[in-house]
Amino acid sequence: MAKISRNNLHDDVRERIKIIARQQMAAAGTAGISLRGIARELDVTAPALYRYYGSIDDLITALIVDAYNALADTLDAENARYPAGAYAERLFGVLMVYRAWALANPVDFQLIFGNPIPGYEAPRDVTIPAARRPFELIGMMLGEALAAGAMDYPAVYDALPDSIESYIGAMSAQEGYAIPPQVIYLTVSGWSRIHGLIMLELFTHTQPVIGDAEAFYRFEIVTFMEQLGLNPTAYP
Amino acid sequence: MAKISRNNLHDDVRERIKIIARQQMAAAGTAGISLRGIARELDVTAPALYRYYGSIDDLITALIVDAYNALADTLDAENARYPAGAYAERLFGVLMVYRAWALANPVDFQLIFGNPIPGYEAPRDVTIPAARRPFELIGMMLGEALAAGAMDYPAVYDALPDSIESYIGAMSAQEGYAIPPQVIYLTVSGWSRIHGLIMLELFTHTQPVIGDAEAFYRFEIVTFMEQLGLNPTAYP
DNA sequence: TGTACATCAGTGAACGCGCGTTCACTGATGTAC
DNA sequence: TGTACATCAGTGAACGCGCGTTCACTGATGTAC
Repeated sequence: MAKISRNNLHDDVRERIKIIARQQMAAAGTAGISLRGIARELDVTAPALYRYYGSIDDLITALIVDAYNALADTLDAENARYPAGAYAERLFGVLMVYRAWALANPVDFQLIFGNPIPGYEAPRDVTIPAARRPFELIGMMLGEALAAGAMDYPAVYDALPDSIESYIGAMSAQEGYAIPPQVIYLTVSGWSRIHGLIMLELFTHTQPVIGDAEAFYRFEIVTFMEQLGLNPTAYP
Repeated sequence: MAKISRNNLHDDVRERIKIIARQQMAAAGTAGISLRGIARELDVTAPALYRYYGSIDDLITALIVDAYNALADTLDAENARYPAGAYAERLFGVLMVYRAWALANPVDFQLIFGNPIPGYEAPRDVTIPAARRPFELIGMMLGEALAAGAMDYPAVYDALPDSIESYIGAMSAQEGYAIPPQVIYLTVSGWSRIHGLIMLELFTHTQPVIGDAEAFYRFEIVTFMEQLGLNPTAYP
């Protein structure tokens, strides 16, 4: 009992350190993270933090994994809101929530998808499984919609470049993905599109030209979905 | 004469400072820029640099303006390679060169389109005119292709959201753009797409899933152009 | 052509601040008998 | 229930390094008469 409570305290402090780290990054950029700054905010000396993270790189890794998981959890939660057959509504909802999460958590988004932090090298075996989650969710959604006949097969994808088709095939087999290569391609293609929209919006390149960035994002994904024959009966 | 040569020397050193700054950013990230580091490399004390730039922020601003202009110059040069009527070939070439520039100059690309540098605020009246150039070139190309009847008008754009159409109309009038709002929309839409592709490639998110990132980019823009009825007779 | 003066690049010391990490240690809390 | 011991969070000093900016200055170069 006592041991558990000490462990709980330890985990609590680990969490508090991450929370303060995120606040600091929000103020000074992802590269502005600093152990001493966190220690100051926690009213503790800097060496104390080494009880909780072996180094600042360990802390950054924890923040990155958390960010991927937080994004994936948010998408999963939205996904769970829809009945089994509502392919179009589900996809629309999840893509809208993807953007909303990025705008609500710009630092976490930059941490996983923006400029790398100088001097930091991510331990790929730790970050990659988390990084896969958001991507795989969208891939599964598209794969199920196609399998259920709810989505138009994009004819262009019959003529994918050989180098790409064979790579995806091999990668897909190795990872045990249950969706066809064309759907994986479509997932990366669509993901790139929302990624560009979100990145440009996040760094205020879109707004001066378009005005209403949310309407822009929405119109873009609706157009994209219509091309796939995925038409929600109603948009929220 | 003598005066001019002293001025030339001054400008030379300003250039050398920027070159070293870019090298340092390549090694330590855009946020890793430092006057003292540059001074060390130039074999000069740090205060000497204040003869050339009023502050580190002034230097960053110069680097940003240079980056926008270098990108725009590269696109202009490619643009100039095509005869007047070659709308499809021209667009394809320019979009390919856009990516090539980003990959060849990742630091400059991050500087203008990636995470902002903590503590630095761009003087918008200085950076914005340069920032407009790449965007306006692509907009002009699409506008001319449409005006010449070489491009299919995307029917979806007749139903742009009101908030966007009216904003673009007003912005366009104020800036004196000679292209219709739908073309501006199309430009931002297309720009977002190549931006997402390039950003994800630059930070190695694409390669593990797709394998051949260049073929991916190429296929994406060909598909995009085909939807606009812009079909090059031959791809380089 | 020679001299007095102005211009300006660069120095060196200093200010006041930041950082990650190691180390020997104190002192409180929890554990085992 | 009481005592000896182990665990572990946190301290404070130190190492060795970084940064932007100001300031009074030296000394070379170029200019004007």
